[in-house]
Amino acid sequence: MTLNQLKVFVLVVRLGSFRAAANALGVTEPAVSQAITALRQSLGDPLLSRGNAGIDLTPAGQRIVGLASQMVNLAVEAESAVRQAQGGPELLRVVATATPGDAVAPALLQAFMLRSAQIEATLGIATTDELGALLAERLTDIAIGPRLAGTRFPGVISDPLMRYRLLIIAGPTHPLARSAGSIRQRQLADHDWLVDPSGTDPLSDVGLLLTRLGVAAERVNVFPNQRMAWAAAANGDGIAPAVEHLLAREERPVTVLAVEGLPLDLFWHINTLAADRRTPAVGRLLRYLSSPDSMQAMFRADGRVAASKFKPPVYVTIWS
Amino acid sequence: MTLNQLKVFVLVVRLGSFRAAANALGVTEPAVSQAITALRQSLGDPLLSRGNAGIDLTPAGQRIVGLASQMVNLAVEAESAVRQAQGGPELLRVVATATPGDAVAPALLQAFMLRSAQIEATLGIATTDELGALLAERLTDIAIGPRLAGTRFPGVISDPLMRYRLLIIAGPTHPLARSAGSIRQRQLADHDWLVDPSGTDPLSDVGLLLTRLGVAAERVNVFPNQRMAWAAAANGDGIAPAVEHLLAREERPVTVLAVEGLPLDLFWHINTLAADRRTPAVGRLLRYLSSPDSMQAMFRADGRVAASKFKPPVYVTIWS
DNA sequence: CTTGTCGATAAGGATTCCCTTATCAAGGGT
DNA sequence: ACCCTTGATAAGGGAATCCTTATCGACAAG
Repeated sequence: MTLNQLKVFVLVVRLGSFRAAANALGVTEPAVSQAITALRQSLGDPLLSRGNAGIDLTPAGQRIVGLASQMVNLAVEAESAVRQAQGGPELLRVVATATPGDAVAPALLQAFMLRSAQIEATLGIATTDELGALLAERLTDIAIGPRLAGTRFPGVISDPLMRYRLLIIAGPTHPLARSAGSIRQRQLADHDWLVDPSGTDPLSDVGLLLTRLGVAAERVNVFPNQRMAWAAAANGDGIAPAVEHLLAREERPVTVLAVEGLPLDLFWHINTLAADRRTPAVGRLLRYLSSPDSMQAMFRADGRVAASKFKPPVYVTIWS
Repeated sequence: MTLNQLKVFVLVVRLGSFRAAANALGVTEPAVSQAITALRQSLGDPLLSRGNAGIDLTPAGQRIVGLASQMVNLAVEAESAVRQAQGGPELLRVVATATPGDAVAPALLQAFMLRSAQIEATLGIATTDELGALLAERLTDIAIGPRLAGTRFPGVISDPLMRYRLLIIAGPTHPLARSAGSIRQRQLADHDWLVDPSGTDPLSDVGLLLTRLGVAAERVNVFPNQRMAWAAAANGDGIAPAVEHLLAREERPVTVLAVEGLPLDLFWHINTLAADRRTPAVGRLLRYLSSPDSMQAMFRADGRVAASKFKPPVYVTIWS
């Protein structure tokens, strides 16, 4: 029974599949499978089996998962306790979904680090699916994305981070850009889409939109970030979802499509553990968020923060 | 940071020295030293240093020790939870100091296992020093020996197990056996002593007696158990401490010395964790102890229980 | 029936863990 | 000054851990 094995086990249970856990941990699936096998062997119980709705826990597995979670949590706590006792910089691990992680989180963290001395931040990108589990297992301190509170993660608290408007753009030469009048939503499924990685995250706002419109996977082209998707859109390669206030900084000419029901008014939330389970740095960031300074930083964001600001950057998920 | 390393660390802190921890774990001192070194390296902090009164904890070490203890405890709890969920036999780990561990614990456990189905017991021998730490770290469920409650182990509860009388015997041919009248205690220091391993445990009743009488270490001969020490005494090799009610079963003729202030009225205690941290089996054993059945078993004890009843026997300490 | 997906498993390799014996350096005690 | 205890360290070996790539069987959806 290793702490690592326990961490893997808990993550498998929380995410409901071996592959999801492997992704979240940045390893291959057999690595997870073997860790579970080793844990099974050392405890003498199958712990979990493949059921219809994801994963079924054996009675022993059910009892273990809470204990295992506590142990993993304590391990993280121990490490941060040592760091703090040494007067070292506090560690703030932030994970975000693709769009806010690319657009606003870097600027926000950079501004926060300027105001708060002795903070070392890391930023990772994960799918919506993973946010809750990462938070619950203290693999991250803060998860930026959709609202998680009220879902199956009880200990999580969600606060609105910022409001944003999601709309759809195309290059000036694109047929839809030149059509007069309002565009029906169902027309959009027949075009090529140019999206950032959240297009492959079915629970993200963009992913939900694509699903609702019935866009086929073949029509979705994934770019490393929204700016590159927009560049392709400006080139006339297709249509792209865009965050309104980020669009203002775009230099290349694009047209906002007048689609019925758009733009969408949406929120990014900042998800943390309950106050008594937070690190001090998290509390400070939350307080900082209520300052006008932080709002400016986020709106000014152009995603051009040097990657070296966040070392080591923990890219939780390898987008596939 | 390994669970094993954490266990070693906590034991070092609780016992106050590397060697003591090594003994309690049944390994050599470098093994402990290396485990600590590895933990130090992985946490980036010395954690503890050698101070005047045993061991000094660094600030980081102070914060870690509680967390580490919790993790070790949870690990044990997890294992027993699995065992219980599987309907397997409950595990009852008992540690005792040498004299009760040899004389009454085997008979008591044997009788208890007869009454309670589905209990698997292991019996180990440790020094008085180690009992509290072993209990606090859940390396054992029950510690039989002196009263521990009220010492530096707060979570420990002590109940009197049985009263016994400690006296001193010699062979019929021994000079002291043939002297008429009362013997002064200070005379005893000048004779050879034949003791069971608790003679090397300075905090055991026998050890305390030897210290109080000022017996030199060279005069103390250690035997594997009291019966063998008595046999040597019957042979005229020296004098030996003895538990009165066990003496009744001795076949070879020995003489009880009429020493002033003896026999000593003493107690063996049964030490456990508080009720909410006990395993169910411990509670059942404690209830069993209030039955007349258990008292009979202990008084009838002659130490002749087949060792195979307690497999694997965990001999915590290697007597040196 | 084919196609994915999911988990288990094999094989191989790098690393870490854990234990041993033997030897050192530093302090404390008498 | 000497001895003795204590913890650190070296050297060596066996086992476990953890990761990879490749393959296999089971099973549900098309």
